[in-house]
Amino acid sequence: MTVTETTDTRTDTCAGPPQGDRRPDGKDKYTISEVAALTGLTAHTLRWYERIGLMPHIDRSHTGQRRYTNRDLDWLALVGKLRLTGMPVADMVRYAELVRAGDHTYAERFELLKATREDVLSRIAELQGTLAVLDRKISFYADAGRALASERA
Amino acid sequence: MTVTETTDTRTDTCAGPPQGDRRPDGKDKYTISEVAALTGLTAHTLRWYERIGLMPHIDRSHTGQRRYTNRDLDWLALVGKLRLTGMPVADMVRYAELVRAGDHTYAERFELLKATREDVLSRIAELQGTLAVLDRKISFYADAGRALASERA
DNA sequence: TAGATCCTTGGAGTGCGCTCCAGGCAAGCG
DNA sequence: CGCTTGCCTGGAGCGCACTCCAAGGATCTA
Repeated sequence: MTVTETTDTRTDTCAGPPQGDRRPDGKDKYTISEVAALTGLTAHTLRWYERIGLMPHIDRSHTGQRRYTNRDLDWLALVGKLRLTGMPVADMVRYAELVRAGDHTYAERFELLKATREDVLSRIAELQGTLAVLDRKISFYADAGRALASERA
Repeated sequence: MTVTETTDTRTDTCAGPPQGDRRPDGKDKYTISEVAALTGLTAHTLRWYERIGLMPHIDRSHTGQRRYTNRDLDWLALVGKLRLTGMPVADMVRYAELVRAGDHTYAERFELLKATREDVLSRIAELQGTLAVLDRKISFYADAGRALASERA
């Protein structure tokens, strides 16, 4: 059995700013600059991702130019999400290697994802702690502003 | 009027792991290595923070060694929180400069904090989006694991 | 066919946030 | 007294994640 994993971003119920994935549909071949425009990464970075092993094999045109597929864009979308969590690139490369290695790495990928999930949860908690600190400071300054205003009155 | 801003960490209702601020109370003079132990920063980093203007003036002993006060620790606690948000050190230096400049920078500090707050909120939203992606992948792998298991059965 | 634009490569360079080093001073201890 | 430990300084070095360069080939528009 081979279960093909595709991050089908069309079913993404991703909250937040809708900067998501405006791909001309029906298309499945993109030049590097098109991918750069779609992902917000530079062409340099895309080539660099490939060099360090973060990308699967990318198709080439008959003259050797890269032709990215929708699946490559799906992968880049996942990489983008992981990047937001602060995951080091080396760890993402590790995950990419597991995917390339085949089905027998499912368990390891599963563990890696769960660990990442825990990581994200604790980052969220950290940020909420910071938010509390900021809110206290903000109300301090709001009060101070009012005190200064009444002094001027 | 001068309103003295002190981040009174004793009233911090900061959620999360209780790694917070175990200061021997009654004390108000700390060597650099004590501060390193309390904050988790290295002595190198503490001196570097000072060099780049991220710290207020730090007292010195009669032989020229740094003596940090509880207020310095409060400041470092705030810096630590801001660091967690991914705020660039340069921006924190900017905030430190505003604090040093005096009361007339209240409005600007207020704006800076509010902007930071918005930033933190959007980072939390980003992370929650990522969490959703991770959860979908994790359940994909959980299902795949079950499929593989039943195949073996 | 000319010229502009886009793509290719390996390797060098950049900015950030530390991190460490060398060389030296000061205090505590047997 | 010598030894260890802790601290001081300016400046160099490091790891990460890009970011760019030079030189050349491919493709498109007029």
